[in-house]
Amino acid sequence: MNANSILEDRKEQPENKKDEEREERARGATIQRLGAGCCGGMDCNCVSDLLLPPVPALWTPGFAFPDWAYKPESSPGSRQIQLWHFILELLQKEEYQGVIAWQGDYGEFVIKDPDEVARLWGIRKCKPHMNYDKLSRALRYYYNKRILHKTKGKRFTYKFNFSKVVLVNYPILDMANSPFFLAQNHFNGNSATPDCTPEAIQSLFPRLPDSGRGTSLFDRGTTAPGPEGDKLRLDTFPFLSSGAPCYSKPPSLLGPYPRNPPFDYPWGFNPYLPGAFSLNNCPKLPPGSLYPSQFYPNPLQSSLSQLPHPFSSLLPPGEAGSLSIGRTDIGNGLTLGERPEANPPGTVLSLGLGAVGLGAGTGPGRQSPTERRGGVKQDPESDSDLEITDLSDCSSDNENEHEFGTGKESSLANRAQILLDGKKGSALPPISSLPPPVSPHPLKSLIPISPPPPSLAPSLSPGMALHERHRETETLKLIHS
DNA sequence: GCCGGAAGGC
DNA sequence: GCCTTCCGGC
Repeated sequence: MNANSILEDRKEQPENKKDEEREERARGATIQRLGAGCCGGMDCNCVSDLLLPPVPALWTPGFAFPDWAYKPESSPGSRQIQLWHFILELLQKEEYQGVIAWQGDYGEFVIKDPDEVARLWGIRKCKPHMNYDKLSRALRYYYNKRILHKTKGKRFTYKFNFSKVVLVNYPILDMANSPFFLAQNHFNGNSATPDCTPEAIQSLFPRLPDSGRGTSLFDRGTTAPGPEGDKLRLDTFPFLSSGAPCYSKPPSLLGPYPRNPPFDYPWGFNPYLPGAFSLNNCPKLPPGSLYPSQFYPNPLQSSLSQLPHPFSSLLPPGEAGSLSIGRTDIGNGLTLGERPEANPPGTVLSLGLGAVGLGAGTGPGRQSPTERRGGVKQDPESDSDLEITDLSDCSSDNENEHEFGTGKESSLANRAQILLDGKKGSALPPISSLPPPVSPHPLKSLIPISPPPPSLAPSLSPGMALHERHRETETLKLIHS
């Protein structure tokens, strides 16, 4: 920010002061007056420095954005809050329900007061001349990134593509093996989109080593480019190669996670926490949940969904279950079925063009449940092909996967094998070093948690399995050494 | 209202 | 990279 703009901002201060007072009133006494933030400088008098704490999860009940969304490193290319963060922030705050609110389909929201949203955004970004026209331009900027798309025919209505939101904020590689993605890539008829190229996927992980420098996400050195040639490196992802096979859940838009070493659990789920699988620790979805009722857990599948998985917290129960199964298949490739060679034991996980499915859409004939109900396909140009709501079809594509018991056990065995073969396996963090429990997080209510199904074998009971797996991993490592 | 290109700031 | 600003077009 140059001197002129600072001066300009200071000229705007009286107006900003009014904004401050207005927001203060709106926000009540819960504001944390933290100085860091907007405009990146101490000279900035932008009121949003004072108004908007960097850890919004602390300040209101209801839905909050997880901490990781505010970590600077979680905002690729930016050290300031991103607009979509801000939008979500507004959406989760009750006092802005009259300004912006979830409405309609899953992930869809309507800007009820465009000018006010623009004003708030302008305050946050120290852009006093912000207006809806400019804000909407910024929103349109997200179209290409497939974070947002416009709901056509509805004024001021946009829709989040949560799968991309999650992916952008945390690289979740098990998505590559998810039956969801596998079912939608070009291997089963759909053509890969440009977003599925290794380069595109690499671009989603800007904090990771860049392509072409030997430590890329993809190891293309030994094989030709193409579905079988682009190998995703497990060793780039500590949480996949650290010996925590079940913890590769991505951050969802969900609850808290301990930030301290041994390593983070950014997926908002800490398996070590007392009651992580407790029968009594079943948060209830609040009224007006982010997610419609079809996303509520059912007893069987939600017990799978509470296992770490990119989508376990985002999906309707059926999909969460099937995807959890996919997750546990990291490294063994069994989920791939027709491509058993895709994941040879070792530190390289085959991704395959399109496997991650960023752009691997639902393809012709696939519709979200809502669309099916309504009998109306959204505009073909929209990004609806990326919507998680389309996962239901995927679930049905993998109906045989309800026999998760065998698959999971074998996947665990294979996982252990990977740890050995890859010589990468660091032990699970010792129980004694586990982070302290955290207080319940508002967004925890979004995590479909329910007791493990009675039919689960003891070894598959999540709570048991984690400890047993820990021991098993340690044992295998000892044997190997 | 909505779109996307272009230029530019940070 | 992520906007912000401006703009012409639909």
